[in-house]
Amino acid sequence: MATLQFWKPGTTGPGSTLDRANETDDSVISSAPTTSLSIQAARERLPIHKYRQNLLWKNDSLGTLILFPTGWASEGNIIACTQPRRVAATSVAGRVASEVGTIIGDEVGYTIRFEDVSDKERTHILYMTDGILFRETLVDPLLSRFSVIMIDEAHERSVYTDLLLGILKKIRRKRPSLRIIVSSATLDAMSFVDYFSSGGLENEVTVASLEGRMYPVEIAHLEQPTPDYVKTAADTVWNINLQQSRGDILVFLTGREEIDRCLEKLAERLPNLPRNASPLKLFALHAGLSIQEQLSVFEPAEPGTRKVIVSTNIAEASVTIDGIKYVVDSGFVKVRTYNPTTSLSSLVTVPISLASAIQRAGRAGRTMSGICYRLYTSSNLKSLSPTTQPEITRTDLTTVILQLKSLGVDDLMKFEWVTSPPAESVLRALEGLVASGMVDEDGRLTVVGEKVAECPVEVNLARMLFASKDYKCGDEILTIAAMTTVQDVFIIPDGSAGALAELERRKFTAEEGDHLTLLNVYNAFVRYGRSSSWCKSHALSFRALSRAISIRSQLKKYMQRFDLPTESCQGDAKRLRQCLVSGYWRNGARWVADGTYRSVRGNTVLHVHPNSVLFTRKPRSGWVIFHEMEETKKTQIRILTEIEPDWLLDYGHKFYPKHGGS
DNA sequence: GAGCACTGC
Repeated sequence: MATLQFWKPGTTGPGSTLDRANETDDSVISSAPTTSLSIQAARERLPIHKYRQNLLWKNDSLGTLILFPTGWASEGNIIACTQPRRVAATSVAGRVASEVGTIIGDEVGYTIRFEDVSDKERTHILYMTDGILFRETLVDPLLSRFSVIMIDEAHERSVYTDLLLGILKKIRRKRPSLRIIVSSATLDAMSFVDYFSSGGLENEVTVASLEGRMYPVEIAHLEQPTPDYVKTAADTVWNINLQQSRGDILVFLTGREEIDRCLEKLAERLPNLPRNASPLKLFALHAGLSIQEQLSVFEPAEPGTRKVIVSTNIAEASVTIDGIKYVVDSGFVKVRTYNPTTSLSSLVTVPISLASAIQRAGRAGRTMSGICYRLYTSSNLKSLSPTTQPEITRTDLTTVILQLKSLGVDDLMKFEWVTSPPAESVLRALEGLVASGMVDEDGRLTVVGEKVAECPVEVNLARMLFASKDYKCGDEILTIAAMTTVQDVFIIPDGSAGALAELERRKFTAEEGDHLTLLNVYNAFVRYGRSSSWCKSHALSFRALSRAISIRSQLKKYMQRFDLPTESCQGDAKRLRQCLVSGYWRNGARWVADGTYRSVRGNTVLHVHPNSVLFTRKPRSGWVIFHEMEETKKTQIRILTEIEPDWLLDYGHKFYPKHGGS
């Protein structure tokens, strides 16, 4: 077994202890506090914090900032507090309700998609996801029912956080009475200060940067970089178990494959564990697992044993596990990036940001003091970028721009982005919106564009919902739209269980392709009583299918609002496929003899994703449309349906001749 | 012939 050379925790080697003051700008960020921050402390550390007598800041025991309003909400106005994730919105609302001494949904409530636990008359503090608040701006552009808006976890820089900040800056000019509070946990608090200052809003917007309660965490870096961090992670876990006192271990790797490999290495060694060492209980943690599998991670380890949780980034912010004393950080993460030139998105493994490194280390100090082993050197640490690139700079902007236009932001170059997306992404999205009839040649929203902007699915799918009126297949298109929106409907485990799952999947196969196969799965799920055991026996994800049910019913309400019929096509698959083409006509592809496809736009070589029912089969017509295209080792297309090529012409003439077919 | 970080409306 390799001997790993770490700088010993607690010694004074370079980067040997978690010294936040060295890693961050301590004029903005507090050093790791072990007691609750007082108002005074917050004021001292925040350059433009504006303190109001009638507002009390409190840092609760779980480290989340809680606002206790005593004046601002008294005129019947509401304080909104946004969170990037649904679980955070609901759980923080619950804690605040109990601190205030009311039941949830009364004075304190929350609103997330599919769930509104608030009272129109009585709720004064409303927790919501940032996506929900952004959507509300489409209906009420000045957000007039709110007197205070607090954007929490702003450092995560989700697309909706960035959009909200931009909109709030605009609203603030028209509604000077609106109080805005931006709460950010890490290094870039200063960038929010700069952002609002540049519009003359300094001293009017509060930027708060508060750390949660944390125990000290010692940091150890590798002395030499490792060529194989998966193996090094396994070695490190092994050494911790032999050398360090009791306490569970959390390992950060980038994806399922690495996690399985690391766990295999550890499992192989378990028989050689010395008799006096603690037995290890091994767990994987990633989003692809079932709910039960994820929950098993939270069960306390049996006395005398040690839990090892090998996880993706899900454990960095979304999931919190108590009892972790040791963190092993690979220093890498997978991020989605988008290339506007090729319209392709891809997942790439990149070094984490400094903010992530600090966040991961902090996972060792939530319930006791701990140690973080970084599988990179302290000089590697210095080369990390301070924060993760905001999502808005690396995503397809089609929906974003449609929604901004609906808000009256016609000149996208004049919109005050916190961070501007690449101009090419903006142009590519605009081009797509013009081609699909959402935006006219002058850049203004069309009538259908107005309606589609309100629809909570991507533009292609919304177009299909509208077209379903002509093809008389609203019922089926609703289901297909919901099913393509949820991911991971089919559970394909590793090894022999995977082959069995494959067989189960074939039972739902439709000749015409994946869209109709998904329709079959949904209908069977409903027919068999939406049962989770039925899902399990057919290798389907109960979570994904339940979500599809919710999305479908939300979309159905939307269709009814716009007088779109939801009649069934009565098994007429041809009509249904023609309707699909109305949404996907830009995603056409032609089969070629080696089993790959060529895109109609650009003639790119496309490979069918192995999950497709057309993976092994040539479509009879030789032509397909596909739901999405992604760059992996190759360019892959997912969710295919066979079509007749002349169906493309009904739409293509609007686009191809004019733009030279590129 | 082979794969999937994480959210959100």
